[in-house]
Amino acid sequence: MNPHTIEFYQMKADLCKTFADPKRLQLIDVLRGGEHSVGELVKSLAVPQAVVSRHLALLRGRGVVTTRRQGTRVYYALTDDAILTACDAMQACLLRQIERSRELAARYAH
Amino acid sequence: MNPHTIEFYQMKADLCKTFADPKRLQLIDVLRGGEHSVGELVKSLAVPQAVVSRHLALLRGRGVVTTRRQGTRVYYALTDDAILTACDAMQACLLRQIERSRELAARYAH
DNA sequence: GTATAATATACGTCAATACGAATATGGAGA
DNA sequence: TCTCCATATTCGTATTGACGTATATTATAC
Repeated sequence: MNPHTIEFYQMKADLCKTFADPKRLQLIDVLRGGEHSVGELVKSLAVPQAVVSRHLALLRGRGVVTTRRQGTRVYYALTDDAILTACDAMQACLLRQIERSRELAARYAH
Repeated sequence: MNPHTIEFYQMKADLCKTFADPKRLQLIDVLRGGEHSVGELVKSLAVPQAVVSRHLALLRGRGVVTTRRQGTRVYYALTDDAILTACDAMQACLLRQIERSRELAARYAH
């Protein structure tokens, strides 16, 4: 798979879109600690159950999480640690940006 | 800055949105090799100049690229190597997904 | 100042997506 | 089978974001 084709850039963009929502990022962060049922995730995020289910469905559709059914509950888990690595890299990038804007603000404060 | 606040997740999501477009990812990849003028980027991507300018404006607004003017030309460069690290991590994540779906397909082929 | 080259922006339109509210599915137990 | 709990989906709506086309800005050269 050549990473310089339009298709590949499109796939990469789609993966970024998957992470481009605060609630989904929060879900991923909770799942960092291991698998959780939908009910637990609803409690963690404090948003309506339908909202959580929809985001989970999207994450599953993109292959970011997998599910395991146990009775009436469905447990979600991250598919791969590479997801966390990517999220962490994104966060490092953000922290650098914040740092830069801090420096900039300090420079103009004088 | 506490990374578990809604604001922080929102900022992170906004950064992901910045990368969530194939043309912007392509621009970032071209800029990996050093600064380029808008005209050069237009040639590299083979899309209308207005499209490139708009994407560059967005990238600049999010602090992903910086500009340097020389005559009538404007040269764009990546602000930070952390951006490349993040993109690479995202790509690694994608490659793993592709690998997994390959395995899955192979399993069902028998 | 005027013309020209390089870049940026405005406007209208279309597709994608997130939400709230309501409803549907699916499994477990009486 | 009926009911209940957990989860998923549908529907209508509002927002966002990307594009094409056209036009505006900016700097240089004459």
